[in-house]
Amino acid sequence: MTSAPGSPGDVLTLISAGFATTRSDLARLTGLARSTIAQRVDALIERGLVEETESGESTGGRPPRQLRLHTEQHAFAGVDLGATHCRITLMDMSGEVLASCEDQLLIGDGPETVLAHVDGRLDRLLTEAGRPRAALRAIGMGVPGPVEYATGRPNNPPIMPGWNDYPIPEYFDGAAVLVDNDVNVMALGEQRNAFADTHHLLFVKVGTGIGCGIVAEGRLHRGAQGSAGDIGHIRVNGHDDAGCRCGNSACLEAVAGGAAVARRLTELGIAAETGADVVALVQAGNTQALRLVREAGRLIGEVLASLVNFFNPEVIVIGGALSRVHEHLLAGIRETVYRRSLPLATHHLSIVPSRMGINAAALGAGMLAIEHYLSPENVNRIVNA
Amino acid sequence: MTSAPGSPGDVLTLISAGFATTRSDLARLTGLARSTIAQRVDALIERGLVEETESGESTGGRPPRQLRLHTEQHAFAGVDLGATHCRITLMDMSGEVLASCEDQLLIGDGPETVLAHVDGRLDRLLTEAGRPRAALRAIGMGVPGPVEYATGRPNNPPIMPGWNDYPIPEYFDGAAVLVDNDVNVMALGEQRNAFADTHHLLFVKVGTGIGCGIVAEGRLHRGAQGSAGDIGHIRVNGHDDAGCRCGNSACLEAVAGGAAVARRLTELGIAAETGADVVALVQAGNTQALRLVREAGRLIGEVLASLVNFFNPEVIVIGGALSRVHEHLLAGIRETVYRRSLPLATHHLSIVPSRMGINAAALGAGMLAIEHYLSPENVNRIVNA
DNA sequence: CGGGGTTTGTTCGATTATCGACAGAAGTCA
DNA sequence: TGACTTCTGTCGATAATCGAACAAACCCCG
Repeated sequence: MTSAPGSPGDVLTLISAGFATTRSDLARLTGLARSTIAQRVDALIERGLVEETESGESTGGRPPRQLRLHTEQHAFAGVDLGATHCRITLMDMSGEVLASCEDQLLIGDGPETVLAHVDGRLDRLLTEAGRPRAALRAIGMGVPGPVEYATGRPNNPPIMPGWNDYPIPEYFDGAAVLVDNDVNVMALGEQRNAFADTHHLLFVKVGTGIGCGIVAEGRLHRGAQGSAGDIGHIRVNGHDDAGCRCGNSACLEAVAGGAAVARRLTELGIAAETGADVVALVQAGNTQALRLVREAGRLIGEVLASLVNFFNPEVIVIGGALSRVHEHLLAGIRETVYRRSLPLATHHLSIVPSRMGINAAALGAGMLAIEHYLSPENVNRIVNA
Repeated sequence: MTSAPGSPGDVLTLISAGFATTRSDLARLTGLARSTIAQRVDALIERGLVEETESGESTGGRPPRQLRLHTEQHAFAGVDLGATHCRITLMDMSGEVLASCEDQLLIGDGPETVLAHVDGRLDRLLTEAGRPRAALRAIGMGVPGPVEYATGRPNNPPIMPGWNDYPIPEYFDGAAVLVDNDVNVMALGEQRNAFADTHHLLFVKVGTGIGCGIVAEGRLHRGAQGSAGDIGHIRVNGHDDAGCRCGNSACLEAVAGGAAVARRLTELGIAAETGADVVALVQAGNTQALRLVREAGRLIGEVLASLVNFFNPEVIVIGGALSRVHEHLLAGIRETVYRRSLPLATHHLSIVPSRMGINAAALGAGMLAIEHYLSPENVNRIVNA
């Protein structure tokens, strides 16, 4: 909205963001004449982007006709690809979930296999939601590795054999495809759905590894090479003996990731292999597991304390497999962050468990798709077409 | 430029950014008709924002008339307030320096005294540059403490007694006043003047304390409370004995700041009090001082290694008093960062000494002022007035 | 129940902004 | 020198926007 805050795209942005629900609102917010707004809205309605609902309540005069996104015609998909799973959520333009599915799927099977599976599931979900394939406008996708966002190509992903430089968007016809790192879309999912008026947010995923998605000024920060948020290999104090798969030692995820906690439990004679095992042990009341999770929280907290000073977020959301036992993890994190960060930065800082849970990634990927489609540039293109 | 990339403000942005130097360029870049562009340019010329210079070189036909910012009519000031100094640079609209000055001045004397000094110096510099006071459009100011940028009020600054919550902008009439933390304006000064096509940059100031300015997507990142970049109190490994003025121990600036290095030299029997003393010793070839500076670089490098993984910058600029002996400081920093950060993040990372040196802050503050004045919104306001 | 006041939606001529074609200006090139 | 190219300014045609006027829908109140 640099200069002419009244193009059809800007009008739609005001509606979709909830700033305006009536033509009067739009006229007031944009400064345009009512007649102009009416024409803009008509165009948006004609293109199937906006619909009128029943009249709103009067404020003393004729009640305004409410406007909102037309949610019947279009569909958007959020795809969450993990190492061993695939979750897809089909959404309407307002972000409401129409249908979703979840499958075990090995990302290591390679792009053709995995994307064929996704494509099939998309068809099934669309049928389930009663919308034709052509209604699918955009697909957002989170993948477990670094991605060059502009092109949608994975960038030397360590756990995605066969995917390096694979042009994912080209696999799908007729829909825009946005591909990003899974932690980024999780961050977006939390921010957009649960922390809408938080503009600076960190999402920390504690699973087998540890990663972080960064929302700055309401937008994802991807960094110069798209590798921002890779906090799993930040060094932590006094653990030089812990070797990491990256070749260094004392990496955060080598001492506080799910796999690392499991290994330590095993060393104590308690069988555990994965983060899920650790969660199960904690839930069963195993005190050693509980202690180690809390200790992992402290280590993560040390790193986060640095990042709080540096980045000054309002909210840190903790997600990932280990966050299922978040009371203990959070206790350790909070303890350290509030001790080690500066008061000015921590005064208004909340550290909270994930609210979207297992759905964060698919929802965030879907938001990526919807926001791409509803961007003023794209809307203007649609309206002028 | 969301929708109508052709308002006078957008046109001026294209000119000031150097993307367009002729009417033809503007027509091509904005997609507007040449006649429309001509009218826009006329308006900008009439308002004294743009001027025509001698014809450019022909590309086979009539040579285009070159356009550029009109630099005669306006003036902008960049003010760098430190604990014990005040530097002011008067600039024209293109960022060219018209005049500058430097004085010893104690920030602790309080806002009235200090700002009166600044005001007087502004008058003198304007006279020197041959411009009336009314030509001064905007003032950018960097101060040594946290600031609420939106209001220009210092926020509990530790070394600015009497300044807390003081409304600095209200002191100056007739000019917009933008106040920010000194490290932020230094970062901006480096990025705009020396690293124009670097969109993600960190500026690290190593002086008595240690701070960091963050440029993300070409804009300053200030964080939720405006305290982003406060890396001086990040904990470093194995120095729990080093107490910091903040109350914690093992803070980066308590072990690697100029004061800390000086103290260690004193402990070794070599008299040193400030960062300047350390610099002098290094320049005199004192090997202990040299060793300690390099060691300080390693400690700073440890922190920066984390931040590189997290933020993924393209360039890290090292400035501040200690950077005068930057060979040794940088050697330590580079050594650690390239060892501890991930290859994807370090592959295209440069760690370089400050290019703007002592002028970075005043220049950056001036850029803050100029960019505020040349923002599309403000230019449209001027043109439509 | 039926005016007066208020807010919203619609229509339509007036105004304004933008476009596109044209002509002139100022250079290059053969 | 004349053909060609590129840039600039002019001007009528076209399109977008505005604003006033009116109709519609609701509230309030007598």
